[in-house]
Amino acid sequence: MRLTKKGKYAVSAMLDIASFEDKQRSFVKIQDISKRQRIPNSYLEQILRNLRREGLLISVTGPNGGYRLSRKSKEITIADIVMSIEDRLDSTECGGTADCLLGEECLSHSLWSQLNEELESFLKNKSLADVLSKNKKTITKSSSKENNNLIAVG
Amino acid sequence: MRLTKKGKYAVSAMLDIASFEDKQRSFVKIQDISKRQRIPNSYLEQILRNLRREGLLISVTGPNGGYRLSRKSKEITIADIVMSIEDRLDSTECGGTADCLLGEECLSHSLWSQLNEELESFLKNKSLADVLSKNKKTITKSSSKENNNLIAVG
DNA sequence: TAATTTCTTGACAAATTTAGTCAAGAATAT
DNA sequence: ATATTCTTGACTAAATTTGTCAAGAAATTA
Repeated sequence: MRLTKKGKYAVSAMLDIASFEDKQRSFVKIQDISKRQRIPNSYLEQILRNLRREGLLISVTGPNGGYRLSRKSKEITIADIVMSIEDRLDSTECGGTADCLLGEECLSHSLWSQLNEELESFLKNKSLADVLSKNKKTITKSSSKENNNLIAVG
Repeated sequence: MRLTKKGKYAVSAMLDIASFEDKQRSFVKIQDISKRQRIPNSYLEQILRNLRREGLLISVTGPNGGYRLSRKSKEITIADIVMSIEDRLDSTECGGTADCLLGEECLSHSLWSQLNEELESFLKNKSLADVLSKNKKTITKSSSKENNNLIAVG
């Protein structure tokens, strides 16, 4: 299981673009996103490329060009984004077929399947709009608690 | 976010050991686990070493030696295991402190925090015993559905 | 048309992580 | 003593992630 920096960058970039949704006909430039979200410019190119290919973004070249969402921010889920980017979904042995141990189902198979479902439904139920609106409310300089996350997301 | 093969191996090994819980005073050998779960022997050594250090296993050297659980299988959670093994919890930028963008909280921060919590509570609520008992019931040659998992766990 | 802006593409390279190996040693039982 | 089994640390290879770069194409404006 794996959710990398690349995936996180993708989500940040999409949120950035989504936050300009209201401004009609305005396109957001790679450079600007790169600066605001602190994502290496050329890496970001690569990432937006994927998101465009998957139909999540629309792009226009030339002056005043850039990117904007292909659908409303309410209609793009975090799962959509992550799935576009993280192609390395590492489904070796157990991957869905349940024949992990040469035909036998390994002891932990159903555990991982459930975990997958859990994650999937979580990410499918969050739209860009959801995340943005939650953000506006939570400016409470949130908990500076210890970082003892089980699985942290850089 | 990252849950690697190593972590998966660890869980499989623990489940294997747990399945011998009833047999009093019996210790499970690395070699046997390695064969049954198809985990490279020397890699497994390294993994069990960690699990022992974290107090999840008890070991005995010499003939008839091996490993057994330090607590009842009901009292060891999958989270315990994963946390012992996956030290690479990759908490770079955002890691808990919420100052991802040089002091500012990045747009996706709360999203990832929530995801962490979600995963964590899932894994904390599953004991080895839980997984084993579920396994006994579900010998229904489970769904051979497509592998379109969002985040697969090899 | 020329110049400028901005995305597009593919190939490449460095850094990091994961996965796995090995050999020498220590502990225990018979 | 000897055989068995864990213990340790250091090492290596493969894979993945994280980038970089340069040449090009499309659109706008003058």
